[in-house]
Amino acid sequence: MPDLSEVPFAEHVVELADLAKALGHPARVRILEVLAQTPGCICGDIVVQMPLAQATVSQHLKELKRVGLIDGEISGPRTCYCLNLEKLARAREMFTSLFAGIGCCGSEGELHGIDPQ
Amino acid sequence: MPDLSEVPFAEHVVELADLAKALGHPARVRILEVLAQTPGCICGDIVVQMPLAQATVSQHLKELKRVGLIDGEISGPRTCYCLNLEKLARAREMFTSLFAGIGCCGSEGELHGIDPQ
DNA sequence: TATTATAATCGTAAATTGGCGATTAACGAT
DNA sequence: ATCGTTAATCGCCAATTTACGATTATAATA
Repeated sequence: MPDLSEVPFAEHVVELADLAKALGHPARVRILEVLAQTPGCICGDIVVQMPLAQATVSQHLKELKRVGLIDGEISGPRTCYCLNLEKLARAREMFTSLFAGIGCCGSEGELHGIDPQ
Repeated sequence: MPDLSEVPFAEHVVELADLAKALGHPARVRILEVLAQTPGCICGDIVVQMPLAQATVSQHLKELKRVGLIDGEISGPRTCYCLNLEKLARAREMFTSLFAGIGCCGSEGELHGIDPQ
């Protein structure tokens, strides 16, 4: 996670790249799927559905939490994870906006400029 | 790029993660923007719009080419890069499908299962 | 043919990532 | 108070990523 105030790229570019990076590993995409499918979002339930050690899954969860795509709520000895739908919606908008500004009928000018927050 | 035939994740998960990884750096997102804006898609034109050395930009171009989001056509001493709109469309579909399967009104069952190729 | 311009590649260094076992912390339940 | 369960963190290592200068290859052009 580069220092946003220092990098010479536009903020929306950095934000999108950071989200993409978080999605840039099969385990993390899979975790999102599992969380979407599993009502009880206990960490252990995720681990058993994954071909990775508990420590590794925990790392991936941490990364997803870092960008805000999931939330983790400590509940006794266990942690309940769930999708952050607001953040997911924003991520979807940013990707949609990127592809719209890039791939489609030349609406030049502002490319995927989404108003922050 | 993990060996697709060996990894214990579903193919669409691996494919999406790989695309996301390619988008997971500000320079590469920026390159896509530049290519969308610039009619003449010469490599040098990209380099001058980027706060990175030529060698570094070339590496990022290579990564984007690896996943097929851009094409590079050698033309004399220079290389003309352009967006691969088909691949971009597929990428857009995969991301859309991911978010639809995850973030939205419970259409359970197949999550972002896009028929390959 | 020699020169120039362009861009890919090489070599390298620093930082980050991904993986795991082991440990720790936090809590519920004996 | 002790035990067992859960999950975060630590420590470590290998592999990858990112960045750059230098070099090389290619092909126009003088």
